[in-house]
Amino acid sequence: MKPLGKKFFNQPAVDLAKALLGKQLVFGKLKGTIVETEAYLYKDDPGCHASRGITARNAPMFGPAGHAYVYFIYGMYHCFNIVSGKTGEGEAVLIRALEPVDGIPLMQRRRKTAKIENLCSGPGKLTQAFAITRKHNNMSLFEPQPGSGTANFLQVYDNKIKPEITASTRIGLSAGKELELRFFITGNRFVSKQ
DNA sequence: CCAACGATGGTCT
DNA sequence: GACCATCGTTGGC
Repeated sequence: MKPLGKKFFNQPAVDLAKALLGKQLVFGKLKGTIVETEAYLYKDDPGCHASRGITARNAPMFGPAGHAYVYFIYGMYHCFNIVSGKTGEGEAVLIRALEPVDGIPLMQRRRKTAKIENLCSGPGKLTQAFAITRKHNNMSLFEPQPGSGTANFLQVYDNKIKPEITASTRIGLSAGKELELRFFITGNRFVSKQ
């Protein structure tokens, strides 16, 4: 399978959130299938970080699609998003859960558990398992950082899967909680919550 | 099984 | 000073 290019990411957040399901997130020797996502929109979405305009934290959301937006939450965890849409709009897709595929022993060490279902079944868990931090904020997923080669290069690989998708409201929000912008592979046991 | 709660620090008002 | 796109633990049944 091949890494997805710039064009794939350049679609509206809802479309990208659905299109990412079944694709594989690859980071060095680590690989996982994306099974749960959430869309954060540039318009009429009070739950979106970008909804009140550009700030130091959310600036990557206003940048080009296919770049990472990584932020620190609850003093402890990181959340990993992929910027979508058109440059300047301010929208992104939160990666909420992966089904572990390769590099499971390393994930188990980082997560301090042997249970496969508990390695990447939540946004804070998968960033721990993959060691994604603010260092990766604003990095491109479709071309390596100038100078650093393929090290630290997060990529999304195509996968010939057309999963059945279930939609629901997003998790953990106080604003915009009624919008059905969470998507997951129907019945998958690695999603954060049915 | 599940609901409640505390940890912990960056960001924004 | 309040809030937060979370998670592991605790204590109930």
